[in-house]
Amino acid sequence: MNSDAGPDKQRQRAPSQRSLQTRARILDAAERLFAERGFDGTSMRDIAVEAQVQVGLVSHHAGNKAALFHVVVARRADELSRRRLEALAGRRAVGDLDVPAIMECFLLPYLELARTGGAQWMAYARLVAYVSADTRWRSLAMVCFDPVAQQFVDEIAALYPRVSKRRVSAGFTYSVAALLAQVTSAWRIEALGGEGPRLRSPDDKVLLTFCVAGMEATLK
Amino acid sequence: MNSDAGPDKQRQRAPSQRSLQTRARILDAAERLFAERGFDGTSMRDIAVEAQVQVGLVSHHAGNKAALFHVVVARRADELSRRRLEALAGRRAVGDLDVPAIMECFLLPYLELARTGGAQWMAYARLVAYVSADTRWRSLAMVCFDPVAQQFVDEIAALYPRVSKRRVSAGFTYSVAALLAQVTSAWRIEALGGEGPRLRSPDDKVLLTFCVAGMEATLK
DNA sequence: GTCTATATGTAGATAGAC
DNA sequence: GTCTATCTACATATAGAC
Repeated sequence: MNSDAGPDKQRQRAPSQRSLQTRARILDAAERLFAERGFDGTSMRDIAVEAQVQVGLVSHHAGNKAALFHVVVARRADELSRRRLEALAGRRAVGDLDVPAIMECFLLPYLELARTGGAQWMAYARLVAYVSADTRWRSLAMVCFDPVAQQFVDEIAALYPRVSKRRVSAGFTYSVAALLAQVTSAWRIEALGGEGPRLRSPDDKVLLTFCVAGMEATLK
Repeated sequence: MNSDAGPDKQRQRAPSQRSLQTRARILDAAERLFAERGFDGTSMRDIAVEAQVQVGLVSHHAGNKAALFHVVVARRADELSRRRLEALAGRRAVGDLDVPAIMECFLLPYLELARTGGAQWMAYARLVAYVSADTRWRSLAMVCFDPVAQQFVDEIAALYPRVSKRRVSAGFTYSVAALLAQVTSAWRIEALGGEGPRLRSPDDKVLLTFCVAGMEATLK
């Protein structure tokens, strides 16, 4: 009967460790499936099965499907934004904020997470690609990605005050697309590249070279 | 009243003008909706409503949903491939096949169609983005897009025999991603670009500059 | 919090009348 | 070829027992 022994429990509180684990399992499962099959290709039942919980629990913990998608996308976007802005602040402190440095601060954090952060960070590129391609998620993209992107665009634009900011914005958007392609279309790079898998410098460096050169040419 | 006057009609033949129109309307409607909402976000019923035909007719003319998607994607891919290869052949005939020229032959045909070919050609970029992001359509992408892409990669690789083909393939894949972003993320370029919509040179030229410079840097 | 059961709607595909 | 009607399966969401 809800004995009040122990620390005072407020009503509605005490998420309980099990509850938190369930919620985490649901979020992780949803993330995997959304990244793999997109929003419409994933059912709440799929998520429940993947998370090994009952169907009703998904609704209970997440509210509804759209809210779940939102949480899944935002969770990693926040972490990624934090790292990017930290990198930028670090470089600014040292004082060398040229275009290559700024592009590195944006591109490298994700590339590193995709390489060493586990399968979910790699799959996240696909999730972002879904969000970017679908007009219905535009507002979600604007909330999750654009504020940080704007800071980077502004940073570069400040270095080139005589260049139209729209050119900077274009070059930056192309770079983001290339970054996503690096992960989501790795199979295609390999397929078109033929022959040997050996590549002197790691692929990440190739991407950086491409984006920096493209951006610098765009600024001329 | 379908009088049989005219050329001999074989059994099973004679698609009849009305039938052809119906089929075309279904394909067009499917194309619009697939591009807008993706494969899973579009139902056969949605397509029937958009095409202003009965639900059963969609199945009748298209077979099933996946086959319909396949046809929709391949239809424009073929047309686009034709134009790209024509452009390449034209340049080869003149004899100036450097990297900028090759990239132009790949990028410009679609940019021109997106600008002047009607709303459906613009929407096609979104459709291709869907296909590229979704692993389930990988084989479709390989059939529709990769053969021509391979020719372009080979063309560039032939100019730089000492450069790993995988670098060429990477630069090319980034360029394709940037091309798609030019169309599907135009809103973002504008949002991040702020201020005035005036841009001295058309956006298409910016994209070309970006991709050519990126590719050339990748080849060094 | 968790689970069972179910309400309500829609999915893709097809059978058969015209 | 076209259209109506329907089959079967699965969707999201919720109500109520434990």
